[in-house]
Amino acid sequence: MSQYFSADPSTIGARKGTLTTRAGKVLTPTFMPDGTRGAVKSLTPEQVISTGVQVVLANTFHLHLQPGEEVIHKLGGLHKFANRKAPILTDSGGFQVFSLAKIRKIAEEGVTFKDPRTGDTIFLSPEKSIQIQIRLGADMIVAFDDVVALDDIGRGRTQEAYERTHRWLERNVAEFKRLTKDMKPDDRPLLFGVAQGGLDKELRRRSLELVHASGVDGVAIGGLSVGETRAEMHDMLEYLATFYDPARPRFLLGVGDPADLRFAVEHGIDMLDCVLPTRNARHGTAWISGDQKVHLTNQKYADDAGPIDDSCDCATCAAGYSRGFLRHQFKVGEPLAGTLVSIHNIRYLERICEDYRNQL
RNA sequence: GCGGGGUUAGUGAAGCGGUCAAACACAGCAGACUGUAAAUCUGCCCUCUCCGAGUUCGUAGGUUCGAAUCCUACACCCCGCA
Repeated sequence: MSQYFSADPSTIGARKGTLTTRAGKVLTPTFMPDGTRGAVKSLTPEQVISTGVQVVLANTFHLHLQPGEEVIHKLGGLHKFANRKAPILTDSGGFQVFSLAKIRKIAEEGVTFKDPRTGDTIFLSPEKSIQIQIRLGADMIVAFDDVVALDDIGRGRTQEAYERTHRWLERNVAEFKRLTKDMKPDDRPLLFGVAQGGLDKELRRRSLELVHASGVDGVAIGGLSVGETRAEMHDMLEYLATFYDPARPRFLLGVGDPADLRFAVEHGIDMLDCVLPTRNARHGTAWISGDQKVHLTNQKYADDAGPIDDSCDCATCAAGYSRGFLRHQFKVGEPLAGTLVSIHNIRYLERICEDYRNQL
């Protein structure tokens, strides 16, 4: 068992574990909200902590563009910069290969992006991404991979993306070793390698083997929730469940719908991140008991005095903010509404994870 | 009182003889968002028995094959001069 992770010996199904990072221990399974630009949108770090969150993500691509890793380094590193002492994980920028597909060009060396804001040319490669992530000062970092959509068009590129992801994985690992060789084991960040392979089970299984063989600290599952159906995603998660290395943490990238999160945890996933709780919140939708979705902007809530969810212990529900109040704040465009519902939605996912940890 | 301008769907505002149930914006209603170019985007938004039909563009007449668009009268609003 790794010095950084311990979990139940069970290899299939939900499991409880402890991940040890240089910024503290993380109990798994755990949901990690995305703070892409250094902050979970609309929330203070204190509000994030109030939801039970243990790890917050930040994004390499976005922070590299603005304000730049040198500025953040100068300001004391990501923790000081973002006013967060607890663990921070940075994503590599690989997802932007997918989400910014219209303004990027992939080559073997790396990916060239056009900054959507300034038009500047941005270059990201495995080496560059690792350098930025380490410079930022994240406690857990992710290998730079090649992400394809799983819509009808993207599926044709699965094999190519799989192959490139693994050629790049070696470069990610080499650069990581180079930059961390002088760090003490307790002081170095943890590296997650990413498994790809689209909806091809053979590729997925081999991808997982390659990630395991690369010696990384954790295994990330990428390339899901990018256009495939829910059934296809679940099928793949179910398939992969038997092939994970029991000694390493498994991080499912980008999944955060409550039903999907449950399914993932029940199939051996330890960590998940997603923009859904905060984005949905800003757009006026909240999850309530039973994984139901509530559109708080609906007219029927205009005079509803009740909280978002009677059985919720989040700060928003506990304080008694009514659906009628929240609907009004949404209708008048007051950002407070998005903040209050973000707290609720993140808490909703954290509570699911806590329940699993308490049951196991 | 005289001269000029105006009156369009919930609001603002295009249209100025046919392709107009009428651009566009806002408001309203519903929905979508899964490693955040997302406080964004999509649909609906006169009525109905809603793949079609029926009533609209201050009111009432008129011209025309055909009018929100032209003419006449009236009503109301705005600006000048009295």
